[in-house]
Amino acid sequence: MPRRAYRTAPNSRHSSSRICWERRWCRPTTGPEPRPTSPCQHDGQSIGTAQTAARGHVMRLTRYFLPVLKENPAEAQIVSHRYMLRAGMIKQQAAGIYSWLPLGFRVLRRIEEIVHQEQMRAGHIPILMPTIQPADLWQESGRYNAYGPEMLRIRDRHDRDMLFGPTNEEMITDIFRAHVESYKSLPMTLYHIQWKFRDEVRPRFGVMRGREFLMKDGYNFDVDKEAALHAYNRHMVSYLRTYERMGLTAIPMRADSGPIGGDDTHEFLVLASTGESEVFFDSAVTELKLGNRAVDYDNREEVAAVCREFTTLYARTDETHDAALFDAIPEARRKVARGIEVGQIFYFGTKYSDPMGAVVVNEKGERVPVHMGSHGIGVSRLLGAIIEASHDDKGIIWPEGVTPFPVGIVNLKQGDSAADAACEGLYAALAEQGLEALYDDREERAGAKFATMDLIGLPWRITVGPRGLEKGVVELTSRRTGESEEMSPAAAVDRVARVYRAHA
RNA sequence: CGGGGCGUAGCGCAGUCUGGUAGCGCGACGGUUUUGGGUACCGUAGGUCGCGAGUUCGAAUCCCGCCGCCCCGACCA
Repeated sequence: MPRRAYRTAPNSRHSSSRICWERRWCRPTTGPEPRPTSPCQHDGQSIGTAQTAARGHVMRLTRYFLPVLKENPAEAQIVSHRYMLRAGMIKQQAAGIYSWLPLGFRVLRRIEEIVHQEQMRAGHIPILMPTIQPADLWQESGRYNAYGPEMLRIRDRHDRDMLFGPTNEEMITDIFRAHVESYKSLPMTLYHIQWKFRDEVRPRFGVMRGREFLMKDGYNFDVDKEAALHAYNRHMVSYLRTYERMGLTAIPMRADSGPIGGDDTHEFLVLASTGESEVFFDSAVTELKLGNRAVDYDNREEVAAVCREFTTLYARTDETHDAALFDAIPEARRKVARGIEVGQIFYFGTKYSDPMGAVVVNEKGERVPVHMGSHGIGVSRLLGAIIEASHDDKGIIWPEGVTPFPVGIVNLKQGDSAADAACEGLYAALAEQGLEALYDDREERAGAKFATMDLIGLPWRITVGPRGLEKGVVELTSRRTGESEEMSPAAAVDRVARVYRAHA
């Protein structure tokens, strides 16, 4: 597959004043082109969504594949798992292994896209390593025997030992040592978003703890510890921005190093009652926001200052909890809760570069092992975490940043020529704004359509019916607040477009 | 890996104890009706009862073996 320029960098043409809701399809993907019959037109000035509509690719529910369930599947215990099954986002194929159906796939791709954008904004370089790895590399690092039955070991037809990768430190180190010789090539951070496999004894909670999972993992290579710690800080800031764009408050917490080992590590936790970790924190930490502030990722002091801002207040998991420090927090701000881990960053120095011979020549002409760290974001797990953090008793409430469709159109009287025409008009007008709506054109009663929209959680709904059209109005409803407002179709389009401009 | 539970139609379940030609609700499909928060009625389709081997005239049901899935704990992104 030829390498195309990556088109979704934050400052590319896609970030013009118009919103290209389909730009998620515009980049090289990790698999086959999702829609090979309609090649992406979005690689330049021509924002393609309106053309998509003109080509007849209207997202009509009657032509889509959205197998929603009215009842809760028995196997799902937690709310995110239940809603992902009920909203037709995933289908379980084996314990901890899922197929991604269209709605779930769209969100997965959207989350992936945000991760890519923020990584590249920080200057990190995307690559793609394989899912299957030779065992040799792991024997070299000494982890082949150290890793337990969690690692899925495979033997190929030539009786060679292979494995389905649970992580990629060895492989990235191998790539690095093959091609990089000098400190002049540094700093360098390579990352990829790829499927991993860990043969958990007991997978559960749907995609929150599957065996197969999609993860972004990145690895920095630096000439000394100071430079590597800047890479660590840079990752922390990029992660803060990544999670905020997904509508999450993810708190960096000092953590144990765990099996990857190393000196410094923080986990990012999303607060949710179903979280696997107990967390202790100063409630003021949840008020911190990175927002849209400009951070120069090459400026060590500026990046470090942001990290200090976000890590000075007390916030720790039970592994590193210090009761004395915790008790020093004013009582009103002392919080104990549960959290879902959605990412982790490590600095581990020369742990892999030393045994595997990843060395560069420094300014003094000495051969020194590079200082490394690794940095992960649980991409598939994030869907579960976002739903845990954003739902009500009717269904999911997607944050605008990750929603599968920006807006839904509900036609209350299918077959009524005025209502049908108004819906088509709204769809086209939204497409003009780069917004791909989901149009519920089923022959269903209002209640059924509303219930489906509430379940799948699109943040905005435009309701069109003969009664309103007589007065020249449609209804715009916020999923989050439940508030509805009547306005002209043009005003509704304008309002929704303005909301999404902030998330472009 | 210890402990517990469950596999019967797409989903949720009854039937198993006490063996006798497989049921209910939802969903799907076709109609009638209805139409601003899962409308009502009529009809239709859909199941090797997880798999294998036994006992029996006869097994979803009893016996043996296996597989899968879920929950609690330990473990983990």
